[in-house]
Order: sequence, then structure tokens, then C-alpha cells
Amino acid sequence: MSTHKTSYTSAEQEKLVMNIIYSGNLFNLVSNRLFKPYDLTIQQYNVLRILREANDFPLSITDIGSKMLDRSSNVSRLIDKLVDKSLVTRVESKKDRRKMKIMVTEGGLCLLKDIDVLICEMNSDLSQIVSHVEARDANKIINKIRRLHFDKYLKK
Amino acid sequence: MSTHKTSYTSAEQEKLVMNIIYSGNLFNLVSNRLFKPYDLTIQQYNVLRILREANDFPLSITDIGSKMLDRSSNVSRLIDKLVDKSLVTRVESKKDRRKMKIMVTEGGLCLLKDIDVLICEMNSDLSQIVSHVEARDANKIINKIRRLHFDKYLKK
DNA sequence: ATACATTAAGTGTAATTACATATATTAGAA
DNA sequence: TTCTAATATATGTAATTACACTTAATGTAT
Repeated sequence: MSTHKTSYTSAEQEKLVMNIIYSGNLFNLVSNRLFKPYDLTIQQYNVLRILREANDFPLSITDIGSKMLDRSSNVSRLIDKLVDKSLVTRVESKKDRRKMKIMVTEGGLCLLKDIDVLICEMNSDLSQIVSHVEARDANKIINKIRRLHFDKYLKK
Repeated sequence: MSTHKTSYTSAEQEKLVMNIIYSGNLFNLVSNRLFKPYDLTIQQYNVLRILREANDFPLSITDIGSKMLDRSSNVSRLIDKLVDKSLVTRVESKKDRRKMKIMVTEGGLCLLKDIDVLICEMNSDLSQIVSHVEARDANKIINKIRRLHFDKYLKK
């Protein structure tokens, strides 16, 4: 490592990127363990939440993919699993038969409601660790890095 | 979502956790693509860096695992790959034959030196997007969440 | 010395992922 | 219409991962 001030200056930014990768992996791992009793992965949980937020309006695979935490091309298979567990329904759109109309079921909403309690507890724990303002500031910084530094590598 | 002030307050913290997971995945994905021309994954790269920092002192599999970004139990297989590419050497310790002594090779150091240029460019880009102080503050907040909120779920 | 616990590394396996590609449908141009 | 391009979803695959387990070596109490 160089001893120039500029190098030292950028080290903290590099650490931040590494920290986000490391902590992201860790949070992901822990979240998946927390969701395990409900037989859900964090991605499956997020799809259910996205569908709940859509509020009875059916979403397509593409809609879901664009709103998802994880932009992989495996939304179809993810929905497969949720359909198997009767947490969502998938029917072909009649207007455009390429599209699927996906909705959360009553059972899915029920499960979400159970998990809401857990999430709520975690949130109140979290709010004792970092303040609203701190969280907002950190979000801003992470978003800046993502949008200005990383998104350009995802042109597709 | 409740309209109580406390609930609203914690929403930003929840977003931060989600943001770290999402951005972490994304940064990981982009980093892996950046390292692809060198036929390295980001974990392999980090192992090489850890070994370089050890400065000719051989590390065991456990040493590496404890310093790694990704705390999976697959360090052995990861080292396999690096040995196959002649980037590291692995020899049995004579004092304790359970342990392996792993060191980066000249070729590994060479490869790291090439990549340093790339990393350096990225760092100077990064430092134009977020300041040293912003990065330090964000690191502090993320570390607080990890240590006080998530690490307790990893007791083992 | 013997037995048992602990530590270190490696392996087996099912699930997940990234990436490329395939299939089906629709949109639009000639 | 007919051809081609674009869109939406699904699938094949090789690699990676989480997790449990095995194997081997060492430490320690008796």
C-alpha cells in the first residue's frame, strides 16, 4: 500500500465496498436461517412481499424480476417453488399469452402476516442500534456507489 | 405497515439491511465479472490478497477462513482451485500434520500486481463518488449492525 | 498407555446461481 | 400475408454454496 494521502483516502472507500459485499453475504445467510422455519428463502419472502404490495394486481415474471433484490434470471424457478407451496398462483395472461399473471394466495398472505411479527421485532431491535438518520445517510451513500459506480457495469 | 412514529422510524433501518443485501449481491456479481478476465473469482482474489498480506508467512486453511469475506466451509476446495492454477502452494505442516501451510507463489504475486492497477483505478473513481469521511461513517454504521444485530445469530 | 474430546481439513449432496440458450408469442416491416 | 425482430418465460449446465458428515491428528484426563 502506498503512503500517499490519495491512496489512503481511497482505502476507506474500497473497504466500504468490501464491507457491503461481506455484510451482505452475512445478512443474507442469517436471513435465510431466520426464514427457514417458515420454509422460505429470503428471495421467496421478497417475492411474496412484492406481490402483497401489488395489492391484488397480478404481476408478470418480468415485473417481479425488476422489483426483486436479486436480479437473476431464475424468477421462473423461484415462482415454481412458491406455486408448489400454494403461496402464489400463476395463470397465463389471455391478452398476451407469453405473460404470466402471478398473485399471492390467501395462504401466502397468512404466512406473511406471521412473519411480519418477526420482522417487526427485528426492526425494533435495529432501531436501538442505528438511528433513523444514520440509516438514511448510509442508504444514501450505498445508493450513490451503486448507481454511479456499479450500475454502469450492468448495461443490459 | 403501522402509522406509529416508531414503525416509520425503523423502516429506514430495515431498508438499510435490505440495501446491504441487495447491493452486496450486485457488487459481488460485478466484481466477479471484473475478475473473470484473470480467471479469478472475488473469493479467490481475496485469498490471494490475504496470503500476500501474510508476507511470506504460511497460513493454514483455518487462518484463511477466519480472514475471508465469505465464511463458508469450502476454503479447502477454493485452495484446490488456486493450487491447480499454480497461484498458491499447499504443503503439510510438519509440527502439526493436521495443518496445511499455504503460501502465494511468484505467479500469484504477479497476477495480484496486474490486478492492483485495476483496483487502483476503481478506487480513484470511487473517491470521486464518496468521500473518505462518508465511507468511514457508512462503514461504522454497517459494522454496528453486523456486530450488534447479526453476529449473535452466528454463535458457532 | 488408553480413552475421549477437540481441532484441522476434506468430502458428499442437494439446492442455488450465473450464464447461455431454447421455446413460444406478439409486434412490426415489407 | 409473410418474414424478421423483439419480448416473455422457461430450461440446460457447470460451478458454487450451505450444511452435515467423515477422516485424521493432536491434546488431555485418567
